[in-house]
Amino acid sequence: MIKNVHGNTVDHLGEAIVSGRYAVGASIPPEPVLCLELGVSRTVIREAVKSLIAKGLMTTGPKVGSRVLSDSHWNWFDPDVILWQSKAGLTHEFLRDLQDLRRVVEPAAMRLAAERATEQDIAEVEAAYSGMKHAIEFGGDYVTHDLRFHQGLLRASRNRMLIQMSTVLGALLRTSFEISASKKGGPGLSLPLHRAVLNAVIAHRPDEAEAAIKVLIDGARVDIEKVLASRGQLPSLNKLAPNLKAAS
Amino acid sequence: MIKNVHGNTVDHLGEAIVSGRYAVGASIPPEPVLCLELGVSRTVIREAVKSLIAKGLMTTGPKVGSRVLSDSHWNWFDPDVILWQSKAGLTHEFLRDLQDLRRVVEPAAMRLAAERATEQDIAEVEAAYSGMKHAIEFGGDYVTHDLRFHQGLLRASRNRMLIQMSTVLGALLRTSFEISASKKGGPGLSLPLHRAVLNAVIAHRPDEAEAAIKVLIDGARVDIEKVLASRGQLPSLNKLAPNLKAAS
DNA sequence: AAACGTATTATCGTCATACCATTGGAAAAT
DNA sequence: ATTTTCCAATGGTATGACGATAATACGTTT
Repeated sequence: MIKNVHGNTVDHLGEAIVSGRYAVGASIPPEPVLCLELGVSRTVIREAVKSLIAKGLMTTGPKVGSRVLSDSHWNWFDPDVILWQSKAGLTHEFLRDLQDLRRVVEPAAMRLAAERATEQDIAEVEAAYSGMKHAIEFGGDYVTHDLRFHQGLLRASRNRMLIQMSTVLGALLRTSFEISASKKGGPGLSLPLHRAVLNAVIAHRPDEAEAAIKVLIDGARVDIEKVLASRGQLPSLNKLAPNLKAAS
Repeated sequence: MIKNVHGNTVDHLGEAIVSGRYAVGASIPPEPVLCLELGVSRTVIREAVKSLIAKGLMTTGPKVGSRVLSDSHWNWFDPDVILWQSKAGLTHEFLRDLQDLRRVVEPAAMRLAAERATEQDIAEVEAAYSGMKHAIEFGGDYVTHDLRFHQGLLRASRNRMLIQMSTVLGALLRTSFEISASKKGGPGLSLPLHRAVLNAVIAHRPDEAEAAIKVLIDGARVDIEKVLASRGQLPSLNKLAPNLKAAS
């Protein structure tokens, strides 16, 4: 998992910020200090900081140092930010925000997908569905295919902003799966629900597609809320989902 | 409008990419060449490129150079990207995507706002409303207050991801205003519609709030679609909205 | 004593140079 | 024709120097 010096540095600092190791509003150590701590040159530190600034995590200025911005400034649709937050542990707020988002975005996206999906969009989603089915019958990686299923449908909405949400929604889907997998029926029950969504999209029936995805979402919602109510701090997705690809 | 060397360089390159002056998939000039063209040191070029990479506009690699990524990779919720796109001229696709997004997000956000808005949230929106009213009666800057109105309500949804969309939706609101302002009744007609939304939120009536905002959105929708059908290329928002603040 | 202006200084911003690392493509060998 | 080898273009990293800025401390004036 050894990338390059820059990427590692960005990850290191990004994780530290998102996880709260550097408090909001506080200054992170000056550049020379970070050079010693991380064992890299000032060049790398500076370029890493620029990347974090671009993602809305911090600001800098002479004499003032590099200050951590409040999470209302983070770029919550940035894959790296989502990755860092997932690794740091999913907080209640984060899951609640994600849940809101999913209930808003996915139904609407399914409507659009039912109107705009191309042959190729459908083909990709079908492939993902086959993967899910196969994973259930013969064992295998269900989550990956489940994600591809949902991301494929998002992409079929043909809206760049909606598509971009697939990354952040992915974090919720993983959590949702982790929970439902530890239950009785697990994936087996949700498979026909997925099929219903896909069929509605193929048939170009927006209303049906929206209704079908809502059933799916509500199923996940109650599970997650049960967990939200019980546990105080939620687990990191580190072990189960290390297959997140980071940029740069 | 002179910021700093880094910010200027990022803007220059970002605009060039978003406006299509550097074609997608193509390589931008090598670092030494850019140094000469822009008259800055390689340090600045590199840090600027890192910022653009962080926003999903490009990738780099030895020998391969710095390549422009397709717009499906861009961070469409990044304020800078939105700014650059607005300055480059609003394309049909961009406006369509924004329109989809608004119709999805704002109604849902109004529901949440009606449930979660705090006293202070309301106060801010009220202030914005007063500003709008004042601008109509005595003349003045209507758009700014209109934006603050909508952003305030987004913020009242208390959802970080929804809140972040206020930046991108702002681009649509500006366009929408520009069009409606050039018409007969103009802002005067929409003022009571805004009032209705705010009242519903204050009264904690999600259904009413959602219905009210939909009226507002539909009004803007028909206007924009009329323009979308007529003009081929839409104007940049450069002159009317230079008051966008960019990061870094 | 309080308010204001000035100097200090910590820290980031920019520049310049050198060398390393990676990789695509050309050249050479099979 | 295919594979292998090598080279060179380009970004990646390191280092050192100096400029620019703004928070802090200090001194002057009222």
